[in-house]
Amino acid sequence: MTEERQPLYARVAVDLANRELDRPFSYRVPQDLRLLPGMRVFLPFGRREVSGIVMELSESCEIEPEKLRDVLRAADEFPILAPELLALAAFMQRSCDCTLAQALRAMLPAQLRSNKIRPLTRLAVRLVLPLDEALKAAGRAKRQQELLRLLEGGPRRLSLLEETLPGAQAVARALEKKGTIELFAEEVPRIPYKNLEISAGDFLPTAHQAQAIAAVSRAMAQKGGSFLLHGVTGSGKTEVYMHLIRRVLEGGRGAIVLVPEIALTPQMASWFRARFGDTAAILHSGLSDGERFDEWSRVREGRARVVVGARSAVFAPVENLGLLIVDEEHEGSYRSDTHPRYDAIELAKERCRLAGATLLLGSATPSVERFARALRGEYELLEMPRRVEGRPMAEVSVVDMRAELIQGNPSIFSRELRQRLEETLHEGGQALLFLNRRGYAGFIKCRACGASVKCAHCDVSMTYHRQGERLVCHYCGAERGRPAICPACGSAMIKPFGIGTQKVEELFQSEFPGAACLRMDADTVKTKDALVEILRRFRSGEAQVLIGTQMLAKGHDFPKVTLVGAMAADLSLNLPDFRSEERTFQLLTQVAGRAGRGEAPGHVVVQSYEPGHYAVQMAAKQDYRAFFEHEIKRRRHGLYPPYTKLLRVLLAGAVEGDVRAACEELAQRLKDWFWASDERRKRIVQLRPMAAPLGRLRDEFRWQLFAKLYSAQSEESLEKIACEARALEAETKGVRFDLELNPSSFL
DNA sequence: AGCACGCCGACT
DNA sequence: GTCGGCGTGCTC
Repeated sequence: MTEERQPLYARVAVDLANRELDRPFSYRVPQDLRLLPGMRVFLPFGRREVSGIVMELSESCEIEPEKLRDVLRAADEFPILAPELLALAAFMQRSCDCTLAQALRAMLPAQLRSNKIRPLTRLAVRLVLPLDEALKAAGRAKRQQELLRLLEGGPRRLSLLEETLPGAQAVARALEKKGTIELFAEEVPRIPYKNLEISAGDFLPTAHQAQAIAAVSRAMAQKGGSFLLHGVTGSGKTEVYMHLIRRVLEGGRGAIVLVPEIALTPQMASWFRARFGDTAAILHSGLSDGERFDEWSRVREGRARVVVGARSAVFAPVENLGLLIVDEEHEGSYRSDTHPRYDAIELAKERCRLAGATLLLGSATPSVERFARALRGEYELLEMPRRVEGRPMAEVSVVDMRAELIQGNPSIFSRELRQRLEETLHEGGQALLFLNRRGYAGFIKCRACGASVKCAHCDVSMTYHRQGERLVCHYCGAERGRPAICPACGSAMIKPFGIGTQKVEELFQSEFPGAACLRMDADTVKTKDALVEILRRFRSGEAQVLIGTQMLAKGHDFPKVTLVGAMAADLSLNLPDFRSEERTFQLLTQVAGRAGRGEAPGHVVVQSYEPGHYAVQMAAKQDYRAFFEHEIKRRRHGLYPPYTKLLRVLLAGAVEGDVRAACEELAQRLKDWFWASDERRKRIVQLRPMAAPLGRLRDEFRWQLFAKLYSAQSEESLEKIACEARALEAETKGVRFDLELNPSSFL
C-alpha cells in the first residue's frame, strides 16, 4: 500500500470581518487530519479560537516556521463549499468591495456559524436481536410481541407506532429493558415532501419557444453560453424554463432558478414541487432557520438538484451546475441592499463561467443596460414576440386625467375606467386596480403655510394611513398620530393630499356599492400567509376587484381578469433618477400584461397626467423595442449608463458637520488625483460632493460623492475612488462610508 | 473583530 | 495606593 502524501499547509480565510485580516492565514495541517479545500476548520488565532474556511492546501509555505501554528480540528466531515464557490467568493472580494470573510458568510446559511442548528430528530426504535430471539425474550406479553413484529421491516418512529399501537412508548421501554430493542434519535427532514412523479405535462411549444429551447440546449451541451430571453407577457417563458430544467436533470446536472423576492410565493413553491418533486429545493425568506438549513443540506448532499430562490440562491451548493435561470431579469431585488452589495446576476454570470453552466436571463421588459449588452453580443438574444395559443395582447387606452378634471370629472376614476368597470362587474368578470403608492394619502399638508408633516428622524413627508389615523414614515417605519394643527404654523387647515391604495379602496366602495374588493399591498400582506389568502380569495371569485401596488404586477396569473386599471400611471415618472422612465415603462407593461391571460381578451386603462410621455405611450403599445431605441438615445445624450458608470459613495453619521467635511475632503483628494493629468481628467464626467436627496435617515445625516465616469477604461479610476474612500474612512470617526456602483436608487 | 498591553484620573 | 477608562497593536 502506498502512503498518500499529506499536504502540509493550509491557507485559511478566517471568519473575521475586518479589512486588516482580509488575507489568507497559513497553518500546519496535523498528520492525522484529512483536509480538503472548502472545509470549515477551527484555528488558534492570537489568544483565541476562530473558525475559517480552507481556501487552498499546499506542500510549501512562505511564513516563518516559528510563527506557524496547527489547525485544531475540522468542523465538518466534508467540504462545505465547492471549489467553484470558493472561486466565486474570491470574485466577490474583488468586485463587491467586501472582505473574503464577508463573501463566504453570504454564501452559507447563517445558522451554520451560530452552531445552534441541530438536525431535527424523533425517537425511533429498532430491533437489536433477530426477531425470533426477541419474541422469545418478550415471552407471553402480547403487546410486546405485536410491537416487535412491526419492527421486522426496519426501524419505526415512535410517534408513528403510537397510531397503530396506542401506548407504544411504554411497551418499547419495557422491551428496551430486556435488551431486545433500542431507542435512538432518527434524523427527519423538517419539511415533508411527497414523492411526486416528474410530470412532463403535455407541453406543445410554439415555434418561438422551440427555437429558444433549441438554442439553449445546444449551449448546455457545450457547457457555456449566456442568453437573454425577451418574451412578451404571456409568451410562455416559464414553460421554456421547465423544459430546459428537465433536460439538464436528464443529463445528470443541476439547475438554479432565481426569481424576484416578491414572486417567491408558496404557490410558486408548490408548483415547482409538483413538477420536480423531491429534487426541488425552495429557498425563501419565509423559512425558519431550521427549514432553511435543511433545504440547504438537501442541495449540498445532492438530494435536491433544482433550486428555486431569491437572489441569495445564486450561492446554492448545487453540484455539477448545468443551467442558471434568472427570471424577470430587470427586477431590482437581484441587487443586495445590504453589505456585501452584490449583484446576483453578475455573480450568476461568473458562477456559470466557473461551472461551465449556461446562463439564461428572461424578461418581458429587459433592463436597458442589459439589452444594450445583448445587442453588443455579450448575451445571445432570444425573442418570443407572441403570446401562446395565439392570444392577443391586451388592448390599451390612455386617458388624460388633466382633461377629465377640466371636463368636470374630479373622481379618481376616469369616465372610461368607470364604464369599463361597470361592464366587467355586470358581466361577472374580474378587474385589477393598480396604484404605485400604499397608504391612504400621499402626505398631510397645511393649506396655510404649505408645510407637510415630516418624519422626526428622516427628511421625508410621512404617509397618512386611515387605519388608526396614523402617519407612517415609509423609510424608517416611525409612526405618529394625525396632528390636529400644523406643527409648523399652528393652523387648523391641515388635511391629507394625494391618494394611496387605501383611499382607492374606500372610493371604489363608495362609487361601486355592492361590489366586493380586496386590497393587496405591504400593509395587508405583512405575512406570507396573508398574501396567499388574498390571492386565494381573489382567484376563487370571492371578490371581483383587487386593488394593489406593484406586487400585483409581478408574474401572477389571473385567468379571469379582463380589465386592468393603472390609476396613476406616471406617479413614478418624476423621481430624481435617470431610470425613472425605464421603471415606469416596465411597471406599466407588466401591469398591462396581467390582462387577458385566459380565454377572454383583456383591456387596460392607463390613467395618466402625462399621456404624451414616450414611456407611457410605448408601454400602451407594449412595444419594448421602440422604448429601448428612444431610451438608449436619451442615455447617450445625457451621458447615463450604459455610456457611463456611476459610483456613489454615501457617507452617513450623527454629526452633520463631520459627514459633510469627510465628503468634501474625499472629493478634494480625488480631484487632486484626477486633475493631476489631462488623461485622467478626461475620464470624468462629474465628480462632486453633495447632500444626499434623502438628507437624513434614521437620525443620521447623509452626504454623497457622485462620480460619473466614461464606461471605457473606468476600472483604474473606480479602484482609486474605492481605495481613497477606504483610506479616509479609516481615519474618520463617526462616519460610515458605503460604496455603490451604478446604484439602483438615488435616495 | 477581539483581546491584550499600557498609561492617566477618581475611589473604597 | 489600585480600579478602570479606552487608545493602539497584533493575530499564520
